[in-house]
Amino acid sequence: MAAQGQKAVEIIGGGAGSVAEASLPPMYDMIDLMFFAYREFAGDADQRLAAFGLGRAHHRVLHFVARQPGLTVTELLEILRVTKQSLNRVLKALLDKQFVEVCAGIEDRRQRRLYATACGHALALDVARLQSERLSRVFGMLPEGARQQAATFLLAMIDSPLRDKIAAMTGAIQDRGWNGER
Amino acid sequence: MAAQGQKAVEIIGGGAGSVAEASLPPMYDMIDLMFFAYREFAGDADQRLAAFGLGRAHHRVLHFVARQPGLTVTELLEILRVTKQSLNRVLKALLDKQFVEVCAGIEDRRQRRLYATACGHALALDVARLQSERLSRVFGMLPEGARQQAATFLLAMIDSPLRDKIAAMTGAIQDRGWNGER
DNA sequence: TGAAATATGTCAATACTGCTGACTTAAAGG
DNA sequence: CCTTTAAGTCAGCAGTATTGACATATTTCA
Repeated sequence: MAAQGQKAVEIIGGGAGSVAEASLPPMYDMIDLMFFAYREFAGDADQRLAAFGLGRAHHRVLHFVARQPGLTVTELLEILRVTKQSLNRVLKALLDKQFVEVCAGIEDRRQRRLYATACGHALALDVARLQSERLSRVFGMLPEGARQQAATFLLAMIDSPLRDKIAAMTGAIQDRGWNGER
Repeated sequence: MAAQGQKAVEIIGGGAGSVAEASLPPMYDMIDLMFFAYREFAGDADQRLAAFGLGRAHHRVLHFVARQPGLTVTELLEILRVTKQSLNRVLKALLDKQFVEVCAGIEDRRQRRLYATACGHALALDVARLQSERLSRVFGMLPEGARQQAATFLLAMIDSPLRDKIAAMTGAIQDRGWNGER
């Protein structure tokens, strides 16, 4: 990377357009809140998974395999947006510990379709419940409709066309609150 | 860690209480959305910072130093919840590249108070604007009040007493929409 | 049938971010 | 003077990610 080791003083003059352009004041409150809220949320899972020698990467794999049984490796790579080398290491650990199992594809036998085992489902569900408990506490102290509003906000944070895929997967877009409908 | 290397089959019988307990169905939609939304949001910053050879850890430090000039190292450690060894590596890089500078504390000269340089502020602002643009697009397509609702949701996701500190810092709790007030 | 494309796995090297433990320096404060 | 506190440093380790190169099995197509 060309800019490695570059000093600050060397770059303040260049590219003035992007930095000095007049624009809205940054939403510092939202930026801070996204950081802290996500850390708390993900921390719930980290804690539970660490008891099995599994990290955050293992959790993500287990979560999506449990959610979508029969997922292929390529599909999982697209969802997680990691390289197959990265995926393979964590997937191998999940196979070793028997939280995930594979089955050759029926139509295309090159594919290795992924399934959570009974234990894998149990663990994934356990973590999902822990995270859902936090969400329940949250929506319990918020007004009616807060869950739908939060889902709509989070979905809108995702760029298309990924948004459309996720909307289809989660069923999160429920024809209310979208596009200024009020 | 005692459970390291443990096989799934060895643990399905034990601890049945925590896994088998009857409870609400997990909010899979919210769990998925938190993952994807945060990845998109943080990805904006990653991309911009990578041009300067800086990673996500550097961004977090720069962000909070720019937000709270004169922050001490101890205060920063508490905000980020990392060890001083972890912090020191990224902080040293920011000092080397002259995005951050230090000044001995006036009252307590052991303290090294941290300040963003002009370049540091420019970079922090640049990234904050990029993230704010995403947020603007989001709130532009959502109904009136969506920003306040989102801030309230995110704040509620954080456990007390951290929540109270952050609420004070961001001013995010604006006496509306809290605790079923409707 | 044989070549190309695809799905997957693997080895090696590297980078970033986090951790623990042990030790040091400098300053504050009783 | 002695203890505590704020901060920095060195060494080692772990988890997660990357790129590049190569191997294997299978499908697809000319």
